[in-house]
Amino acid sequence: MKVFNTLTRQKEEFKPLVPGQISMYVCGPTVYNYIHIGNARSAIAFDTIRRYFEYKGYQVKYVSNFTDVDDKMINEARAEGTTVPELAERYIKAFLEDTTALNIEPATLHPRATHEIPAIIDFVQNLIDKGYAYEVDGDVYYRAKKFANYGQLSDQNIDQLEEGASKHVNDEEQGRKEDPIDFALWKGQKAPDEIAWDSPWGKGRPGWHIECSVMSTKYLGDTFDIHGGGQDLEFPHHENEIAQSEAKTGQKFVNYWLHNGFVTVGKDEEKMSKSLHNFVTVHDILQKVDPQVLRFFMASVQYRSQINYSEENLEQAATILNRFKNTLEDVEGRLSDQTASQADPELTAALSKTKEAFEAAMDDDFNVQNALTAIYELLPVVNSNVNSAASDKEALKTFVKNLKAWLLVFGVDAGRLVKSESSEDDSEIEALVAERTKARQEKNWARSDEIRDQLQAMGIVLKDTPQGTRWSRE
RNA sequence: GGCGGUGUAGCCAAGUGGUAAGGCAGAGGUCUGCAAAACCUUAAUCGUCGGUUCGACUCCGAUCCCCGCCUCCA
Repeated sequence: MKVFNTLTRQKEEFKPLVPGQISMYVCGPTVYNYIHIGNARSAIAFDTIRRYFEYKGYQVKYVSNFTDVDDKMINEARAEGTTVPELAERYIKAFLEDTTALNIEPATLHPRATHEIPAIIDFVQNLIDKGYAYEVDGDVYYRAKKFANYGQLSDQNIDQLEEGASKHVNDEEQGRKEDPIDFALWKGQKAPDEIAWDSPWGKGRPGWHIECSVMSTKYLGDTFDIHGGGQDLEFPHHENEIAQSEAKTGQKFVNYWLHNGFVTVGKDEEKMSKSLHNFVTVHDILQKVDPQVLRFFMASVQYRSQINYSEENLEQAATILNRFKNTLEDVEGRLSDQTASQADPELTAALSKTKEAFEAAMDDDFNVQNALTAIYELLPVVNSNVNSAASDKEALKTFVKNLKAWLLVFGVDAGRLVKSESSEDDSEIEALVAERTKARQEKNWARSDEIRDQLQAMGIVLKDTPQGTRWSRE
């Protein structure tokens, strides 16, 4: 299979370090608020990728961090009159709730910056010892120009970076650095009430970039397969991770860099961000949108493409999920009726063709659009078989099995889709359906329609088929 | 200014040097007592201007629009 590697800006044949196993690290959120749909997009993009690897039979070790200390955390905690650890606890919990609702698999490991302070200090000290870092008044900075390949990931030219940097100089900090493009590995404590840990350079806390280098190499090794994150992290975050990690280990840090596209909002399709005040949290959306719909919508856009978040696009996703639901229900109905099975070579052929097309599409840098197209083209073949006098029950069973596996790659739980859990009013519904069937036999259409309306008001949808009337919940 | 992405029917969205997949919505039809669901039929010459070619949406050049990164950010 092929993946688009940001490092080389082209699709490359994917080969894991260890056959059958994949190590991947994905930058997680800073936990100072509910996650927004941009965070969700990243989590969903890489969860979908992970699930496809698992579909293919790979064993995936998936590490994703929580940034639980940094300026934003400190500011927010201050604003709320609480502590950084309390803030972190609260929003990590919220993160897990939201991602569970979106059917995102928990990471194999969810390390946290504040739980790795000794390892971070060792890492920084190692960089100082090697001459890649220097201490100034309790801060430690990375000497970017010392790292020969600085800028390789984002194709940035160091000289031009300096120009850019000079426009945004944070005067005070810049004064301490040897060079404007140097970045902080360790930040000295600025105020007595600021959260801090003891270090060889005095009290302080880790810089943002260092935690990812430390945690990824600690849990996945000096070199690992895949590192993911949003496009906005390419520079400087990932650039800096490479510089830190490779300077320390002398090994190639990551073989494949994958970056997901943004979520845009509104008619102007602006990037969603806090500073533009147009961000939407998952927590809020899920008050009114079915989590499966949001999940499917975001998973159905290729990870590198931009997603425009809009009501209309969500509705389209909901419509498609509804088609899957209807087909699954109809198939289940046929599988449980008493008619004889009859082989349908066309359906059998379509099934294997779809499987092939689905996998070929996903093997091509996770081309989810083409993978879905393959499934869409299969539906009419299946539905036609379902509607025929004698269906191919063996083939339909295979279809259900395959569809479930395919939908799971997108994070959609087919079982939840058709959720036919029984409830206390089941017997009442059955009775009404039976009464309606009797009324229909007597051609009492008025009564028949009355019952249907009554059921509809209860959220029950009826389907009259040659094999009898079936009902399901909306 | 540097780097990168994007522009295909109302919307979402594939794709290739040889005459534009698929989905949604819309329209028509079939099935149905009527519905629902399903099935069938149905629409674009691919931002603009040049060039290469027997032939380009796909290659080259120019140009325009939009979006992002270069500063915290998924």
